[in-house]
Amino acid sequence: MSLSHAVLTSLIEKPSSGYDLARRFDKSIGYFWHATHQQIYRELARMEEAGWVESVAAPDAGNTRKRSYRVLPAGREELVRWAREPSAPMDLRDEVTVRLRADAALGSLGLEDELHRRIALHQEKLEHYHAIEARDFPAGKVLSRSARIQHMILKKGMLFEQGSIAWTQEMLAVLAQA
Amino acid sequence: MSLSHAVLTSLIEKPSSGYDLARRFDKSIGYFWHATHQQIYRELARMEEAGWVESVAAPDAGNTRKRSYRVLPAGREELVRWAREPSAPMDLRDEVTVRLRADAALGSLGLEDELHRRIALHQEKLEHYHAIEARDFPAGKVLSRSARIQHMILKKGMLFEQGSIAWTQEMLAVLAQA
DNA sequence: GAAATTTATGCAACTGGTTGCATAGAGGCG
DNA sequence: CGCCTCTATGCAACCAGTTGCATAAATTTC
Repeated sequence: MSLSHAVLTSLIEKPSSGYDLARRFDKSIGYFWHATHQQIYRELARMEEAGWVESVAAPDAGNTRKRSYRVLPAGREELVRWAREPSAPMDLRDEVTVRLRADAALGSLGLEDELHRRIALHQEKLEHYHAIEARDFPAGKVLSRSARIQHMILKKGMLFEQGSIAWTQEMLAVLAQA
Repeated sequence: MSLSHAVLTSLIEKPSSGYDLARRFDKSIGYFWHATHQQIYRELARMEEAGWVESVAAPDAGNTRKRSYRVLPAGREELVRWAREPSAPMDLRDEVTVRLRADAALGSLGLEDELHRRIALHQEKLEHYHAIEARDFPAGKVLSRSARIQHMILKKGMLFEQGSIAWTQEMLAVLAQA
């Protein structure tokens, strides 16, 4: 929901083509908000229609159809308006909890492998976040307001991964009990 | 995604009508996996079609259309099959992170009130979870395997709310810096 | 120079989730 | 009795997200 505003934010940070946006959504932002290229092209078309963004043939387009998008004043106003709106906290919809509930109801299904796999995935992400932190927010460096906020957003991801690892290990201990 | 299996799990725990399921999804389970009555009725119809569940006029139906659903062997087998499948970890798609990113890009938008509101919501949920814990998993009581798993699932919610409160407070401190 | 891969955009179909509305019996209230 | 609320189910329309496919130029590889 409101993918358009996530795209808008990303575009304000840096004017880009749809393709570049899709790649950025696969990296930094996308760790928190995934979107396919299809969704992004659709949103860009809608926002251009609405006058929130405009596009020009990209400077490095050559003979391709590549277009560069940037945010117009109406888009900026819309983003401000939206950002001040109250919003619902995220939900905890994780499939593995339902699987564990099924295990509790049906008897031991052997979900240990899956939990170990999860731990490895969380650890991988955590290391990736640590690498980003070391690169963009090194200890001791004075950071701008914007950078401090970005750093906190990254920390949220790190806290989540750490918490998931600890919880999953405790869950494994429970499953290991006779 | 795979709401059907969440419903199936809930039905194995206790055969119910669509209405009762919808209410349960508004309580215990629903804190982790929300669903509207529409979704639930649709899933029940599909699963009956597929032979995973069967329904009979509910014992307390009187002259109403109320029907009670229970899981058939095919549904139980399907649930076992599904529970053993690997699955993707949840994503962190929280609107407030995007709003904060917009604040970082656009300048101070005054999101403090929203963050305070969030903290209050998290605290409310946390207290609710604590109440459930005190009622269902009192300290010192010997718990069945199933109860220990349910307890861990509840703890996941508690950890998440605690983490969110701590993080949001730290975020407020960052926003308060000149 | 032909073939494969990467960059870049887009259509069409499908699936899942949400919203608004409709129906209808049960039980309480004045 | 007429009205209201709660229980209980469901249709229809819509919106968001996903998947598969198609196109086409640029770049890399053999």
